[in-house]
Amino acid sequence: MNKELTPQDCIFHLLVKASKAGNRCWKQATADLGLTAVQGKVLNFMHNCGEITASELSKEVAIDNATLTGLLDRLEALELLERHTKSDDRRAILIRLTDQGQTLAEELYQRWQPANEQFLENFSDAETAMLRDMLKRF
Amino acid sequence: MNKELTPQDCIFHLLVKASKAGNRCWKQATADLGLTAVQGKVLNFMHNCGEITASELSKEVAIDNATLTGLLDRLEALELLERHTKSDDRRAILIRLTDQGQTLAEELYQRWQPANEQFLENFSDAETAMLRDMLKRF
DNA sequence: TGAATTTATTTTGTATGCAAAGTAATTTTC
DNA sequence: GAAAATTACTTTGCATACAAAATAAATTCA
Repeated sequence: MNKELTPQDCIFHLLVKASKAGNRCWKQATADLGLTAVQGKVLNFMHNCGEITASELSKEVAIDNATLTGLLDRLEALELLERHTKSDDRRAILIRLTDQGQTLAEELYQRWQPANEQFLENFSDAETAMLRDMLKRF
Repeated sequence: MNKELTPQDCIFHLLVKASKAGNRCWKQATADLGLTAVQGKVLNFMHNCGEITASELSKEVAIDNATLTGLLDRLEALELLERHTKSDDRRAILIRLTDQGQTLAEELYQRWQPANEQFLENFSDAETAMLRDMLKRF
């Protein structure tokens, strides 16, 4: 009765493959903006956040602090954001989008939902909702 | 009626987060074996494959050829596998596990299903089956 | 208050991930 | 049968991913 499972059914493998497919889709949807997929994701998350500390952002976008440091370096070099020391906690770094960064973030924000819809075009609304809910449970 | 979507609902983001969680789980389940999660995954896939060419393996494990080269270098340095030129196509590389590699691959193979079950412990069998099916559709 | 601990971020080192170019062998085409 | 195209793999270069150690500031506690 139970179908035999092979390593191709491994949930870890399936999740990695699906997330790679997702990256390709998102990358393609934003290819003209000159950013990597991860950079675009971070800007999209920041499109409406005013100022945010590096560790808050790290949690929000699920990117390790150590990884975020270099990522922010590159976005800062592109003049898309600025880093400032937080006045009441000099350990913390406040990140703020520049005007350029804000413009780009809004463009990215316009694109993420359509890109989701395209990526999920073979799924019904009910399936999509179920998939999102299941993924959030990990 | 439709719940408002935020970037936290972005399917690309949800897939990345879930796959990172999966990596941590698999990594932890094999932490004593001295391999990275990806190396363990490759050996698990190879546990029963005899010989396989690099490009076949690349497709099987969904790892880019360029990435696989370095990965195989490291596994070869650990004496877990050997590379041989394929006799009837000297472009192709045949990969074969060493005895050590085979032993390790079998140990990994013993662990992947239990690790899946643990990772999916909050999901019913029906949910698990649905999730696997949906992920395969990307 | 001052030492010990915790928190925020950066640095270092190694391992993917992947686009693009390079090399060598095989197949196709005319 | 030789040039052109394709295929298999490697190399290069840059961007994450993340563990572990380092730095510096804030907090806790005796």
